[in-house]
Amino acid sequence: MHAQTATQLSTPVPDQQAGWMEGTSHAQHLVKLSHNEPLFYDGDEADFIYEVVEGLIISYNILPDGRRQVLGFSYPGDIVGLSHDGIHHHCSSAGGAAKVRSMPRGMLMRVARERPEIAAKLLVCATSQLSRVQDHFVLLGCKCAQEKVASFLLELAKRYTNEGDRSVTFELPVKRSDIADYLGTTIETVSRQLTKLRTAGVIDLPQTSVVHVRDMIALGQLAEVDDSTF
Amino acid sequence: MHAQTATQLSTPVPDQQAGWMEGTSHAQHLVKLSHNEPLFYDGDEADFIYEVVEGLIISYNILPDGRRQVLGFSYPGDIVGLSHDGIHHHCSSAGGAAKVRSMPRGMLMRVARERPEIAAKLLVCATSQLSRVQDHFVLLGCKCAQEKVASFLLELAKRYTNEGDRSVTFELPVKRSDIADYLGTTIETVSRQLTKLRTAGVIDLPQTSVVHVRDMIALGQLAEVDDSTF
DNA sequence: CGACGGCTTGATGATCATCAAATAGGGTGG
DNA sequence: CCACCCTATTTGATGATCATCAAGCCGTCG
Repeated sequence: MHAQTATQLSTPVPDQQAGWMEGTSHAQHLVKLSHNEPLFYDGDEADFIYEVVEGLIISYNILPDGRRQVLGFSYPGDIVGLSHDGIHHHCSSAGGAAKVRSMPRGMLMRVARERPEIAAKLLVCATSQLSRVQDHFVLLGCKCAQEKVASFLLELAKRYTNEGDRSVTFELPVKRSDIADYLGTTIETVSRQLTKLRTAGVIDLPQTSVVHVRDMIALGQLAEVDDSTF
Repeated sequence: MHAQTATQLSTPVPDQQAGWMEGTSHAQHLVKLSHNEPLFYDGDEADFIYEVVEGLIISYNILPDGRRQVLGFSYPGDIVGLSHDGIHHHCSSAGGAAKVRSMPRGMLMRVARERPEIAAKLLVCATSQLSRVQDHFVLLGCKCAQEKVASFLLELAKRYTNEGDRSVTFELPVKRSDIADYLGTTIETVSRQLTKLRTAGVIDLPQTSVVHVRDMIALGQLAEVDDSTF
């Protein structure tokens, strides 16, 4: 890794999990998505399972009156589209240009049946999604606006830092509205909390979509994480 | 089963999934739990996976300052304690007297390796938990107090009704504080919303822990579910 | 340059959390 | 069986947080 200047963006820590679906079959297909292009809708038949190859996938649910809850952001290496009953129970679409590797659900299930290690991988995928989901429950149900935004930044920051780093600079991968719908709040509140963090000297905002965390420790405290790594 | 009077409690619709872990091995153990007795804590090694046999298991996370988020309630037939990394990432304890069937995680994984249908069951468990979880995200992130409480009652009511039933009577399996922590609100708000629903004629509260839903349709509308079964 | 979308900032109000007190319910022991 | 106590729940009053409405700003792109 090369020397870092104050404002240089970090690159994400590589994900060892990436690419594991390769080699399971030749029936794969690389799908290119443009910004906001949907991968599937709520209620669609879950004929395919996807691995994010490039870019970002946003999963969300929408209430009849338009309120939206962003369920999560999926990065390269992540699996999207798992379903227990063959029906998708949420929408997923690209948050910018993206590529995904698709795999027929039926075929993957068949492969899983023959190769237990593939089944195990799928199970790990599902259960680790469950784990991450639990932290977000706490965020949505317990935390105040300040803690929500701090937690979100910390979550991102962790993707770019190694243990013990004091500061880091990275780009926000999504718009304010996506952040707001992810945190169960509004764009105005997100904006206000960001400026509050900037004023407090915890972060800098060189550009609207670039965050420089000056004090990871302080950010962790504001996020109210019980994580013992802090 | 005996005849039903107006105020008689319904019994839950039987769960076909129940008991599937039976017969996978002799290494099972039936654990009896008394009220509030913990099954495991956040951070414990996930040496066992459990199937609820009787009673109710409450899973939750707690922030350093005491705030609690109830992740979900597990009923007979449900699986508790799945983990992707061998560590529990939440606490689970009994909400009243309960029995669970425990099974060593390592052994279950070995069995899953030999018998793909068991692996598939586990995968279905995990992914269906993921599905339910998504609806709750919407509840926590988007819905107002009224909608939260209505959604909760509806969720319970569905366990006791068949498609098309107009009314149903059932017992609330948990205290107000558990409901509040599940819905990301407070006991006072839950109480107020319940009386509001009673005043509106949507429900009755013969006892503090017994709910009689008079109008499922109205309840569904108040819950803002996009569910097409209504 | 002008227009547009996204973001910030300000002002106001509603919802809901908090604090406080009264009531109901359930269980125990006399 | 009743009185009592402890906990859970309801109800009320108040205030803080945050959503909403509105306006101005910034960066981008045609």
